[in-house]
Amino acid sequence: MSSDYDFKAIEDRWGRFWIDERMWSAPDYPDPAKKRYMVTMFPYPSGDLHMGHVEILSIHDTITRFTRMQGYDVLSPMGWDAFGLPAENAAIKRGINPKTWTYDNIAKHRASMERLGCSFDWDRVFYTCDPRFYKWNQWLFLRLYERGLAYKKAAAANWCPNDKTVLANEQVIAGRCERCGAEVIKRYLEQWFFKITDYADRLIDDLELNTGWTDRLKMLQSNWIGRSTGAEVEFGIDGSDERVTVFTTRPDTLWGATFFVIAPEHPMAEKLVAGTEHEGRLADFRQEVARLTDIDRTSTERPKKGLFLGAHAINPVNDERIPIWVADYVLMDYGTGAIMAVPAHDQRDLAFARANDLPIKTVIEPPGSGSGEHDLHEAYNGEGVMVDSGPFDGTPTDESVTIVTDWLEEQGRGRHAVSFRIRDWLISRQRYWGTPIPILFCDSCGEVAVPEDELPVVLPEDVDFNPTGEASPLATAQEWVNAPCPNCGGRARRETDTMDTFVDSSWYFHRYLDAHNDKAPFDPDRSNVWMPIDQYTGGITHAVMHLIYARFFQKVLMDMGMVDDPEPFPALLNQGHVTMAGKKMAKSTGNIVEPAEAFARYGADAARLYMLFSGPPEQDFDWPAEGVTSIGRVTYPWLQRVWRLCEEQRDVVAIGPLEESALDTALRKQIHRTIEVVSTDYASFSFNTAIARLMELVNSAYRYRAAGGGHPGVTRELIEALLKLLAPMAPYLTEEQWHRLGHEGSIHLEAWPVFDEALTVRAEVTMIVQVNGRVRDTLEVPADITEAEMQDLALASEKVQAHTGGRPPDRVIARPPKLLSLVVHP
RNA sequence: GCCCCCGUAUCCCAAUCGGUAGAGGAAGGGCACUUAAAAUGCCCACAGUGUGGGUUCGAAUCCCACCGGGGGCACCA
Repeated sequence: MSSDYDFKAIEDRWGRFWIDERMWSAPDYPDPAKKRYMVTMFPYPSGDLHMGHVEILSIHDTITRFTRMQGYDVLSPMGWDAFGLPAENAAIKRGINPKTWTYDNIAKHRASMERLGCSFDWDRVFYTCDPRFYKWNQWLFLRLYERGLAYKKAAAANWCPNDKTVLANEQVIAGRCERCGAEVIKRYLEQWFFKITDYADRLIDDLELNTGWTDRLKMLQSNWIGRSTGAEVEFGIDGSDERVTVFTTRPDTLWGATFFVIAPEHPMAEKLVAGTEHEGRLADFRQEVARLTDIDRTSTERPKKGLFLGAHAINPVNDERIPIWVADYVLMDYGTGAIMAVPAHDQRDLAFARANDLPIKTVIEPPGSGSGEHDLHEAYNGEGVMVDSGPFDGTPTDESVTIVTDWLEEQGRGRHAVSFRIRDWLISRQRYWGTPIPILFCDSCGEVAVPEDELPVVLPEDVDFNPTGEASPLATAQEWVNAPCPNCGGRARRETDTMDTFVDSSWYFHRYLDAHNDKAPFDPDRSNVWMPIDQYTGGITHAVMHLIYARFFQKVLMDMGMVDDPEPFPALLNQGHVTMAGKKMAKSTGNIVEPAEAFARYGADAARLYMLFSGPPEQDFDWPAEGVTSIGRVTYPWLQRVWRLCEEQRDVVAIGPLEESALDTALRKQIHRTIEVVSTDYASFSFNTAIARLMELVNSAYRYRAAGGGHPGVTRELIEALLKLLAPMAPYLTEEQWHRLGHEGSIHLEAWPVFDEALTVRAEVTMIVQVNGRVRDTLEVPADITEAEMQDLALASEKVQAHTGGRPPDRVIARPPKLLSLVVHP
């Protein structure tokens, strides 16, 4: 008896079964040779899932199930990145407790994930807002603090006036808040930092260990870290014992320095003008610069502004006196905050020199040009030889940097140096819903770490979520804030900032491996057996945020002896976004489609398949204007077609083998070719083409039947292969049909099908004959044809002769067995 | 301003090494079944690969320029 495709009943039955049987539970200590740790970036629970999540989860779960069927010990965990601003905003706007709001959303997320058929090991689930998790954020913070990698300093920080918190550099996109898009302003505040700059070299050098990353992503990170090598050079101040150090990548242009520029915020600026007529002007200038947003300050149209400070620096290479200026184009937080200006060989210095009538002196001669003065239209920053540079005249650029720097070192005037674009990671947030920073400020002892046995510092409940000014909401929890000093027992106040939520995501993948540990964040033995992550999936949005921070943490953990691997995720698939009308689908913009309707109308398998069929995973996918209906036009009807095929053929399948006809053999060949191709499609994440191949196979199966085919053995082989090949993408339908075939166990624990090579090789192929580059004939030939046979066949062809005019070819290019190209000069 | 990716049929997308431009799907047309329709099954058509050059026996694929779309970086000394 055949029945209809009742996806709802099937999903209920098998969804329950998989969970009851704990089918996806992974061992704590897998066989190291067979382990596969598959992780997808854990989500922030801002409501229900949307189709963007559905795509990510479908891709991840499909890879996971495919890997499992290949016989590996697979671990695919899930948790929630549950701290963050939206929970707090809900509290402010609607008076809902952030914890209630968050846990409600997690419940929705989890229900949708289970309905989608995700094969997660739920035994390991955690929420980062749970004190049992964030206790270990605090513990790790203290370890970093002990190692000098966590420190507090006053600095000009990026302040989002809308979210009322500071942001890390990585969270500022083109001068705007990465979350809300508000224009970021600078505020001078005391903030906590992690010293990621100490790891800058290793973060660049170890990129090459990530063999499963795209070059594009590696380049994004490498650019963000921005290593440049050069020299630090010390300049004296005329009439003073003070020195100012500059960083330059071109110490070979030192002789061309005609002025000296320091950042307006540079402490030396104040010293130089103290008590002079320039003092007031500097103060005015600083205010003017401070008023600028980063967007204004970095605008290329805006002319560079500066101010002469009335003082002079002494160039250490020739003792020349050059004027000291402050200018807005020199940044306090890059290099040393001071530069030597070489207008002949730096475009910015040239523009500034022109605007302020400062001298220009050429010291690098481009190859092939005569000596003498040049009409400078633009600065020359290419290679050449040094001129007007004292003892170094004639030195070519490829060696000059090293030679000059070595010489500076001998003279004690400079040294080799490396400078990075990346800044230390600012982790303080003036928000409530995050991990409290475990530090106290004691009236007599100063900054004191919370002792380990007092962790966790639990978030207080009684707070004003919407405080005025720039203080954290935690400052309003008076009872919580005041605590005794662990050192002296005197009065102390707690740190009221919380941690950036990227701290949580920097190490969460270790926690899955030991999720219930209450003595440590994780046991190194447990972590090391599963780590590193064999396949990580997630959006490219995190290229310079999560993916850099987590690599930094991994290296710190390695230095602490807690992990063995220098890189946490050497293989990474960056899937594209689901967009609507070109804009990324995201809760924050209200631009979302939830999966509930798709599940209700077409079922989870159809929804999964639809997302996988939409194109290559790396590519963005624009959600169709007609909405979920398109699932009902594409993958849902096809699943019904698969279902009918299985139902209608089940009786045939039960009978024993008969003799195989040519029709049967042809189908068997296609089955095995499909196994071959679909397997490689899965391995290269080409799910859209894998589905197309399976559609082809199903089309052939229907034609086979229409042509009178019905061999029981072949039919069974067809259906079992089809179900197995489809199982990772459509887990429910395949499980149901697998059992309907009479199997006891789950199809998802079956071995991946193997193709028979004897059936995939082709005996005959189509040979193309080209004459002067144009196809003139096609012939069916044996696959093992020789070049000579090809040529004989081709020359015997009337169609070919019509184009060669019977003349012997001047040239023959043979690519057996498929192509023969003849060249005949007219 | 600099760098990277992408432009294939009406649409979404395929096309190992450069080797017959088309696998799959949508929409479209037709046939069968039906009193009719839906559903189902079968069949059909459609582009010469954004534009212009170049290399090659042969280019969607490699090179150059331009156009269009997307992304990254943007005073980094």
